[in-house]
Amino acid sequence: MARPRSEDKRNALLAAATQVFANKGLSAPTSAITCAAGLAEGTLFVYFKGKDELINTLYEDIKQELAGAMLAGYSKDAPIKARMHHVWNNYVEWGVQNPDRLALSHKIKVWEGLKPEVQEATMARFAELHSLICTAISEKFFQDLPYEFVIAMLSAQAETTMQFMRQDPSNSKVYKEKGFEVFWNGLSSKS
Amino acid sequence: MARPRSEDKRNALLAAATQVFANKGLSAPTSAITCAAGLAEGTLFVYFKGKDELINTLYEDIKQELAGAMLAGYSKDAPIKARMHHVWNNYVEWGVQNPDRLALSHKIKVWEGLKPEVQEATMARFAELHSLICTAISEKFFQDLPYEFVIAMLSAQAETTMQFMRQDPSNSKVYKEKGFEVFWNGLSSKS
Amino acid sequence: MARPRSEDKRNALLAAATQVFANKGLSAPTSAITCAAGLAEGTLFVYFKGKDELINTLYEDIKQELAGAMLAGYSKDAPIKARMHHVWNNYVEWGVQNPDRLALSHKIKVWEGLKPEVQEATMARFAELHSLICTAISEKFFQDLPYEFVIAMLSAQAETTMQFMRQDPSNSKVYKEKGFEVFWNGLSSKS
Amino acid sequence: MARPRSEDKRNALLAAATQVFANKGLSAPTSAITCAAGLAEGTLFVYFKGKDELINTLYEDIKQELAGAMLAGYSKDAPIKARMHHVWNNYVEWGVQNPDRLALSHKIKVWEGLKPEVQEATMARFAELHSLICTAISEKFFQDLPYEFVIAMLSAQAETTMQFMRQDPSNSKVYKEKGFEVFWNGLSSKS
DNA sequence: CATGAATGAGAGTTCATTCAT
DNA sequence: AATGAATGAACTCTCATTCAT
Repeated sequence: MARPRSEDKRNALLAAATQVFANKGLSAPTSAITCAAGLAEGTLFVYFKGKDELINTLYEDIKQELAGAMLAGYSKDAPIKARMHHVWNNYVEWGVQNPDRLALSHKIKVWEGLKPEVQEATMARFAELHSLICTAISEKFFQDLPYEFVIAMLSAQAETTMQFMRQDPSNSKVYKEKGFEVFWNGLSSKS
Repeated sequence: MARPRSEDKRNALLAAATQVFANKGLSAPTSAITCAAGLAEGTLFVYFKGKDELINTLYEDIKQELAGAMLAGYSKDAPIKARMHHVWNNYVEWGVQNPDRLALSHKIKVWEGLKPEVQEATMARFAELHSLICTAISEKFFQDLPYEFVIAMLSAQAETTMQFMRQDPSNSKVYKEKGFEVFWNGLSSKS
Repeated sequence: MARPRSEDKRNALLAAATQVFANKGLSAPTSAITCAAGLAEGTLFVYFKGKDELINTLYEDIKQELAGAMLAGYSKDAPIKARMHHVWNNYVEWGVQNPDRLALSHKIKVWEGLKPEVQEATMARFAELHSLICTAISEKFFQDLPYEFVIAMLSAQAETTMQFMRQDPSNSKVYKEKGFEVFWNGLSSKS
Repeated sequence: MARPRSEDKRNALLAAATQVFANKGLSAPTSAITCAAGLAEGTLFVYFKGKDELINTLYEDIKQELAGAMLAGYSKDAPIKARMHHVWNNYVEWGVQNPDRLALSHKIKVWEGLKPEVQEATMARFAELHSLICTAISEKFFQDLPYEFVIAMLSAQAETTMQFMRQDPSNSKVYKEKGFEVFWNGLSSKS
């Protein structure tokens, strides 16, 4: 009974928040978000306990989507390098197609209100990637380094690559390929 | 306004701002900074036009210091790889020794108030590094890639490396060396 | 140096708060107070940490004034009953002349934000009254009852008396005298 | 709007409101009340026009209950003093057994939203007490004072007495008796 | 009737900035 | 120059009330 809580409105708020925060920074007023979502100011607080919870939710949401995107079309049977390349391509393509979400994830990553629990929970979303990299290391494709280090390098290099793909779309494919080579050769054990 | 008298106070403000912003984020009140600097609230506005100018100045300041630190003991006569290694070492060591300034630079980088002119001006500080990388590319040490891309990769990888050096100080040296290898081999043209 | 904090403004805020709270209740907005005081909204927070502190301060202030008023012209040499009568008169006269402060004190007394420490601190202001009543009890003028009970009765009866003095000013004196008699005879041991 | 169906729900709301308001003050949100009553937020407005009406109703309700309690077992044939003593005992016992309702009545008494008509209507509930006191005055048991004054004194003294009975339950009976004596002797004409 | 999502005015409080001292 | 009181716009969040379901 009574009006049910609308998934549409929740999504509208998350979408509006993404846009507003990406453009104006996390200090943008919540009213800018509800306004962009076409809702009343108070409605935000029906769906989220407060601004902080909204931002944390947004971070989880973005990272979850990213984790999903990275594994789209992923085949466990393919050889290691092919799998890695596939993930790399999915990753950077997602980044290029979702500039707002990407930019926002960077802002939230260095935001002081990000809850450690959320930080950790998002890590867990990347279990498949984790396992892929562990295999690459244990099968001597990669040098003997902690997998966290490898993941961090992958991420850092992919983010840099995306940036150039967006800046210079005509060479998008070149950056994508070259970026992967830099990653693969850099970590490779056959130096 | 003429150059203010006390360089000491200006420096105290910059130092206090670094600490406060690094810990509490850029939304920390200016009063927290003047308080940490042992000065009155209004004094900040004698030395800086406003909070935005302070942050922009801080960014320039950090980047300038970093640029200087990277070139300490740099010799133009050494071979390319040695020079690159030297710069790498200086870079990551600076990052490990200046965690606050490092963290703050990340925050300012994604801050919406960072002026493009400042962004560009800091680039200019790295002219020597720029020229080193251009040489490395033209002399075929590195693959044929835009030097901005190479710099960005260097930066991304070095920042990742610093992070692990700080997290796990007992393996600091290992990360430092491995990180450089990853960088060098990744970009290297002899794959 | 700099503008000194003005005792005048602090007093203006306390006076405005008294009037506003007495008329509109403790839920009146702080802006109504600063407006009545002819100051900016933010100024209230220069002088008081928040609304709660303002109200607690106000309570202390009122009770302190009352304690002082009760002892005006008090002589330790007079006989017990005369001293008590003197205090009674001062008490009810203060109440009649300060209806806003009286009304406000009643509101704050049942307010959930009143800090126990403040509650206790105000008690201490009535040390002289306390000692007078203790003497009256120990010298058998009053029945053998806890002095807190006697004070509470005195207060309750005086407050009731004030109410009628204000309602019906032409009989003000009658109520004042009769009220004291009711108090004295009620507690008296020679029943 | 026709009389709503469920008297149970109305009572649940009044009971919940008593508890919530007594503990958190009249500024407690209506949602806290409906929640405590196990009902939906909107339901409160089916039974009461608004928060103000609820509080006014509550006041009437409490006072009505008190008036009833005071007269329980009352006999018009008993002598004046016995009747008065009976009423006094009923009064203070009700107060001790209903601390929430007592506390709440104090809060509403100084509340700015209490409607004068409600204030007056509650007075009428005490007609029997009124008549008892008028008789006591006209038959010279009490001094020649307006009966409103006597009632106010009775109330003030009884409330004070209850407070001590609750604070120090082991001496509950003593306070009850002594309190009555203070009242009776204070007002008595044979001073 | 009962529900609870939706509303939006209004609350207390913060804070960058100004300016009297 | 240095100070810090003064300012008031702007912020996040609350909540009584309405109304679609």
